[in-house]
This record gives sequence, C-alpha cells and structure tokens, in this order.
Amino acid sequence: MKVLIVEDDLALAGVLSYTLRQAGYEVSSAYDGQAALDAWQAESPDLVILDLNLPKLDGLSVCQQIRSRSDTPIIILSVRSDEDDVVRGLELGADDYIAKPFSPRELLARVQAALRRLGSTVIPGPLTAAGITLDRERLELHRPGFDPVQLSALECRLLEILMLESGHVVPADALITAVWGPYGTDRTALKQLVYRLRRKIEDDPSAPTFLETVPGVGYTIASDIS
Amino acid sequence: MKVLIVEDDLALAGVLSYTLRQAGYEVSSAYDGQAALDAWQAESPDLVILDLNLPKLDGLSVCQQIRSRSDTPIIILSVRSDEDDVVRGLELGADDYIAKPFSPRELLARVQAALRRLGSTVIPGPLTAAGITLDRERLELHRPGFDPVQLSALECRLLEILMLESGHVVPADALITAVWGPYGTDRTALKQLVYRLRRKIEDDPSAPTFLETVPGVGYTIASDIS
DNA sequence: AAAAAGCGTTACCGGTCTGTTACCAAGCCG
DNA sequence: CGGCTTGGTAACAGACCGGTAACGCTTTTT
Repeated sequence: MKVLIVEDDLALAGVLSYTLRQAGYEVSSAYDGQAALDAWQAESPDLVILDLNLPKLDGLSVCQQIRSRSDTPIIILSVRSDEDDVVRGLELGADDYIAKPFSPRELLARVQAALRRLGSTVIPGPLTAAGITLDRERLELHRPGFDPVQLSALECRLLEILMLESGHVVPADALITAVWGPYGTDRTALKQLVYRLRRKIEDDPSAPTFLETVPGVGYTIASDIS
Repeated sequence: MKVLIVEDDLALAGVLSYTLRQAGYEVSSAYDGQAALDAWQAESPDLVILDLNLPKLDGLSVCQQIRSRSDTPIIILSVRSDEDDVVRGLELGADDYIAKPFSPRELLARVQAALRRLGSTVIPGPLTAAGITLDRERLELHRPGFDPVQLSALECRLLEILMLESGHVVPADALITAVWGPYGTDRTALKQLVYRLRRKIEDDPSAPTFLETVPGVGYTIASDIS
C-alpha cells in the first residue's frame, strides 16, 4: 500500500512518514502543491494525505485535480482555522480530515478506515460466514443450493461488514460510516441498500430470514445456519 | 468507565481525581511508573492519563508497555519543555496529550473525546439476573420456558437497571434519572413504561409476579427464582 | 447511441414508541 | 367519613422508524 504525504512542515512530514512506515506502508512525500501532483502521477499512490496550506499550489486545488482524475482516497490535514476549507475539501471529494494536533495513532486509524472503505485495500480472499461465501473480487455471493448472485460494490461492502460481525447487531450508524465514510449521513440510503440487497438474496423480503432488522438499532445476520 | 491516573505530583493527582469522579468516572491512581503498570493490569481501566515525568519507570516506557499489550486510550500530561517527549509519546501510540497547566473542563473534554473515538465499539454482552437473560444488543428478553420478547430501547434500559440491582428496591427517582437522564420527566412516564413492560413480560399484570411494586418507594425484581 | 444498471433522493404508508391527559381503585389521614 | 396521595389502566396524538415505490441522474454495458 502506497501513501503519498503532502505536507510542507518537514518535521510533521517526518513523523507521519515514520508512523506509516512502521505500520507497513510504502511512503512518498511532496512538499508543495505542484510537486504533489507530479508525485501523484509518478507514484499513483493508494491514498493521499494532504495538508491544505501549501506553497505554490493550494491544497484545495490539488484535491480537486486529483479527484477529477481518480478515486484515490484523500485525507485532509488542517488546523482549526481552516474549518471552511475543510468543508470545501470534503465537498470536493476528500474522504476524511484530521484536525491538528492529532496523534499518529488516530491518523493511522483513519488511513486504515479509508482504505478499507474503498475496498481497494484488502486483497480479498473469499469471505465465509453464516453459511454463505462472499467473493469480494467478483462481487458474487455464493450460497449452497442457490445460483451465485451478482452484487453491486455497495451491496458487497454492506454484506461484508455484516458477515465480519456475523452474529452481532451492527448499529445503523456504524454501517453508514463503514459503507459511505464518516460523512455519510442519510439513513434512507441505508434503507434502500438493505432493501435492494434483500430483493437480490431473499425470496421473501417481507419476512427476512437472513438479513434481519433489529428495530431502533441496526441490522444483523444470523451466525448459525438454521 | 474506569480511568487510571498516573501522576507523581499528589496535589495534581488529587485535582484530576476529583474532577473525573465528579463527572461520574471511576478513578484509580498510581504514583510511579512501576505502580502504573501494576495498576493497569489489576484494574484494566478504560483510559489512562499518564504523566511523562515519573519516578522508577519513565512515562514513555509505561506508554510503550501498555500499548504493546492493549488498545486502551492513553492521554499524556506534559509541561511545555517536554515537547519532544510528547511527540515520541504520540508515536508510541498515545492518543492525545494535554499541556500543563490545563483546566478541568479541557481535561474532561479530551477524556470524553478519547473514549468516544475508540470506545464506541463496546458491545454489551448479555446480562443475566433473577433467572432471566437480557440481550442488550438485540433488545430481547429471554426466559426459560418462554419465547423471546422484543423490547423497546426504554424498556430495555429500565429492565437492565432493575436487573443490575436485582434483589434491591430501586427508588422511582433513581429509575427516572437512569432511564431518562438528569432532566427526567414526570413519574407518569415511568408508570407507563412499567405498565407496558409488564404487559409484554407478564401473564397477569394485575398480580405481578416478577416486576414488583414497592408502594411509596419504587420497583424491584426478585433476585431468586420462584 | 441506446439500453440497462447503480444509486441517491423524495414521497408515502403503516407500524411502533412514547409523552400526555384522563379516569378509576386503593390506601392514608384528619 | 371525605379529601388527598399513589399506582394501575385506558385512550389519544405526535414523533419516529422501517419498508416500499417511483423518479432522475450518472455510469456502465451493449
């Protein structure tokens, strides 16, 4: 996993770099906006950590440029006074932000979350739980006795989370965050996704036997095969 | 929520302890590095507040040791001259730091933030008391010989409290505070809630056998199985 | 270029949850 | 004995929630 750090404060960049390397990431750095774009094209990293205050080319512009050309996850670094810019950055398609000062540990957590969310990360071996198997590469669901079902990317991610937590109830908020990122808000989208997923995998959506609702809390899939 | 305070300045430790206790945390203290590790193992706190300047065993070492064995959030206390150590502490996996001098309010805010960040994953296991089992994840009540009963969020909270105090009488005021918070509502709401809960779980609401009323005081559930 | 699929959004409907008001029965006290 | 408090019951209304449908925009496929 390659991470590009765009930060003009060399001390901070050093800390970030050290932390990420420790965690097993491959790290490259850029110290101004123009260099950032060059490095991005040269390295095609899997994730970008982007300071907003940059020499030569503004961080927001960098964000926009990158986003216009790819889906690479972007995490914005900001100081408190940048609040407006953060909002604009998120609107421009950044995935998350961290306000300075922050702990490397927190950064690491966000990097991992962002990579996990984009699904690009995990070299997905098939995931088996609750009696079913999810082929995350082909977005296919396999169930004994049924034909394989073709899933969309979002459906696959939703199912993946529920399977990883199989036997436990996953709160709706947690699902939203895990699927749409920290700024996904609307529960309606989740309702929709669950509904569409149920129609694909279940014979009778009105009496779900597999993907169950826990009213007021969230959703769950049974861990045991009944 | 348990907090471990590691601070050799007794006066400061006292202030910290007082502040946190006021806010409803359970607090334990250690006054040197070695004692900190011992206390940490003995108490398994939910969060550690760690001074860096400690007798016997350096704060950074304590941080490292704790982090190598668990994800317990750590907040570093430091004086301005410690800056380098703070950075090292954060690299070692601390979650946040506070520079002395600080206000109690700031401390509380950081503690809460740290707990919120990592602690949201605390899943309550099933609670068993008085012969019944409460599945707090699914809001379900299980009783031997009966079908599981679906509860609402409030009903579940009420039952949880009574079960935790099973065998004792819980005053009505205490119940209201525990369920609706410090700005609790009328007793009528409690009457309602009890009534509705009884109808869900009891065959004969007019002669309650499980959730009993203690007139003029509150409610209780028997601790023994009758 | 046309068709299909993915997905966010709005709207609607029926259900449950829950605070409130009202009423009744029982106990306490002067 | 009559007023008062306390607890149970009923009924209602507003809020919230989850499932469903339909629309439209975008992306992918054909």
